[in-house]
This record gives sequence, structure tokens and C-alpha cells, in this order.
Amino acid sequence: MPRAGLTRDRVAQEAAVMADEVGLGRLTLAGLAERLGVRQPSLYKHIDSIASLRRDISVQAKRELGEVLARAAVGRSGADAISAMSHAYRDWAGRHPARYEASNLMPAPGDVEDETVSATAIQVITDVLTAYRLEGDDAIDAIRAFRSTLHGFVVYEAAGAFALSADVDRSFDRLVAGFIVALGQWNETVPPVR
Amino acid sequence: MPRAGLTRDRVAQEAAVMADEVGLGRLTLAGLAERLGVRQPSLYKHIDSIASLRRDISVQAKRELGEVLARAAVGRSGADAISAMSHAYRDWAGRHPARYEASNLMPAPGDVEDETVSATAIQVITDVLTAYRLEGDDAIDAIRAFRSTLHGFVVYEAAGAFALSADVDRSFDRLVAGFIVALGQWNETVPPVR
DNA sequence: GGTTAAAGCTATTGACAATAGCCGAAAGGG
DNA sequence: CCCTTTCGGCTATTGTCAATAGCTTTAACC
Repeated sequence: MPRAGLTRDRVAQEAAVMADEVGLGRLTLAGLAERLGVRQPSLYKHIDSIASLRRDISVQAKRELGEVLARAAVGRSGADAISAMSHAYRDWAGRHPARYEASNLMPAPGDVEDETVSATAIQVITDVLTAYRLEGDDAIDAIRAFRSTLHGFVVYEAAGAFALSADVDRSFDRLVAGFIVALGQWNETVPPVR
Repeated sequence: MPRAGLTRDRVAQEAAVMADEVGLGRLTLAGLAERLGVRQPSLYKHIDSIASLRRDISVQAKRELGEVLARAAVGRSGADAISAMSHAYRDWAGRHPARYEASNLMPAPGDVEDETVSATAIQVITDVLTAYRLEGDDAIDAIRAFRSTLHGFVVYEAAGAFALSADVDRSFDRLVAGFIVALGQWNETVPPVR
């Protein structure tokens, strides 16, 4: 029996491909092993557990998404950068549903690599919002709002929750435009103390 | 062996409670049966499958959420109603994480009860946005944006993704305030044709 | 070429959903 | 009030998972 030449990266890579095809929740070691031409227990020479495999997919996905966002924002600023980044985000999530889902898994406390790559991806967003001269908590609020807005839309779209006939592309354009409008008045939107 | 007096509703009710405690993905029939004082196979006298149980939780959750939203909006209109509904939404989701997750499951095609209760919950949102005199696709875009905004925030908050020190309540207030600002200029935010 | 670590394998376990088939409890009609 | 019938429990079992134990073979290095 010749060796299959697997590595931890190779296994995670194929796992991501399989997950995007069948869904992250339907990723099984038996199925993955078959794709890799190997028996199921053999995978444990390369992974610690299926949880650790999902973590590897997550780290890889965060890295990819961060790069996609950075590439979309390069050479642009302000509303232009936000719009470009938003569309790159939605596009990537749509083409890689399971990777996208995995990219939203929180790092385990103490997992430095995962924490680093997560922070790096978020930093791209932070940098783009900097053009609006937001600082401190104002900036944090804006980043949280931006991420929430994109995430909610992408999740609902992936779930097929936008069933009506209205054009989903147009809805997304308006969502982004609306967020940019809100951002332009961000300092005037501080709600009354409650 | 005296009868436990179970019904399909009673099982779904307890399942929702258990799911909120341990997570929807960790809901098991063994655990549920133990809570109900019954052996695991006995549950099949009341449910068809664990998928159908999740569907029952989903229907129940959609009904509850719809009622919560309707109650929050009653006697209010415009920005006031949107704000009240938003806070009721986040509050309910925070107190019932698994029910909330279940409430976002899509109805199976042809499941009339599920489709009805889903539509009813969304209708509450539609009614509130009506105050902004949005019609047709404009209204659909606004509803999609509103749902996306709330959902994204609630999901990230539940996942613990807002780890920084900044006050999450304040971030949510500003998110809602920002959406209301965007809504006020909704007709001016039609993006250029791309 | 011999040693050894790594990478594959079979066999097995334990958790889980699900099915089959039995048996006692409760409900209703004569 | 008993007899029948239905229905809600039960035990036993299966198939699919992830995961572990322990063996064998490959290939890398001296």
C-alpha cells in the first residue's frame, strides 16, 4: 500500500473543498478519507480530532477572506473602499459557504495562530473605516455594525431566506449604500443615554 | 410503568428548554428522554425524527418571536416602533439562543404551518416599515436590510464575537440608530446601476 | 543495509438516531 | 363492569459516526 502523501494542510484543504460541496455540518471523516484515497482512521495521523479539522478549515478560511478583502480595498478609500470590500465579502461567502461559516468560528482561548489570523482579517475592515475619522468606541461601534450588516445578509442569502422575486443583488447594493449613509452621520447617531 | 403523559407539544416544549441550555446542536434524544422520564425510543411515539423535532422547535420559536415583536410594536410607529422592535428582538434572542437559531430555519417546501408562521412573523416587520411609505421593491429591500442588520448583530453577540471592552448595548443602540438614519434616506440611496 | 519514525491498516468501542416487536395501561362500548 | 382495542411505554438491535488500540509497512537517514 503506497503512501498517499497526506499532510495536515492537504487534509484541511480537501476538507474545505468537501465542506463547501456538502455543507460544513455534513463533513465526515469517512467521506473525507474516501476522497483522499485512505481509510478513515488514517486521518488521525494528520489531525487530532474533527473539531481540530474544523479549526484548521477556519484558520485557512480567515486567511483567504482577509486576503480577498485586502485585495478589494487596495487603491480605494472611503465609501468606495467600503463598497468594494462589501461586494468582495458577499461574493467570496457565496462561492465558499462552508469556508465562510468556518471563518466565523471563534478562536479557542490561547490559540495564538487562530487569534492572529482572526485579528488580521478584522484589521482590514478597521483600516478602511479609518477614513471616516472614527476613533475609540465610535470606531468599534462602526466596525461591529459593518460586520453585523454584512454577516446577516450573507447568512440569510445562503439560507435561501430571500425568496421574493425582488433582485437580491439590488437589495445588497442598497444595504451597503444605506450603511454608508449611516456612517456619514455616525457622530450624529449617538443614541440618547437609556 | 405509569404513563408519562407526553404529547408532541410537550416534547417540543421541553426540547426547546433543553436546547436553550445546551445548544441546538447538542440536543440529543437520549438527554431529552431522560428529562422527560422516559426511554429514548419512546419519544418516537410522539415525533417522527430528530429533524421533525427541530422543525417543531422552529415553528414554536417563530410563533413566540412573532408575538414578542408584535407586542413591542403595539402603540408605536415609525422610528419608535423600529427601535422598540429591535430591542425586543435582541433581548428575546439573547434569552433563547437555541430557539432563536431554530427560528431561522427555512420551512420545508409544502409545510404549510411552518410557512404560515414564518410569514406571520415577517409580516410584523413589514407592517412597522410601512410607516416609511416604502412600496414594492423599496420595501422589500428595506425589510431585507433590517432583518440582516439585526440577525448579524445577534449572531455575533451570541457567538461572543464582540470581545472588546466597548459596551455592546451601546453598539446595538447605534446600529439601530444608524439603520433608522439610512431608512430616512432610503429613496435617495438607490445605488447607481452597476 | 540496518535502524527507526512516520503513515498506513484492521478491529473495536461508545455515542447517537432509528426500527422492530412486545406488553401493559387506559378508554369506551356492550 | 368486563372486554376489546388502541396507544404509550418498554427491551433489543442496527447502522453511522468519531475515536482509540495495536499491528505492519514504507521511506528517510546514518
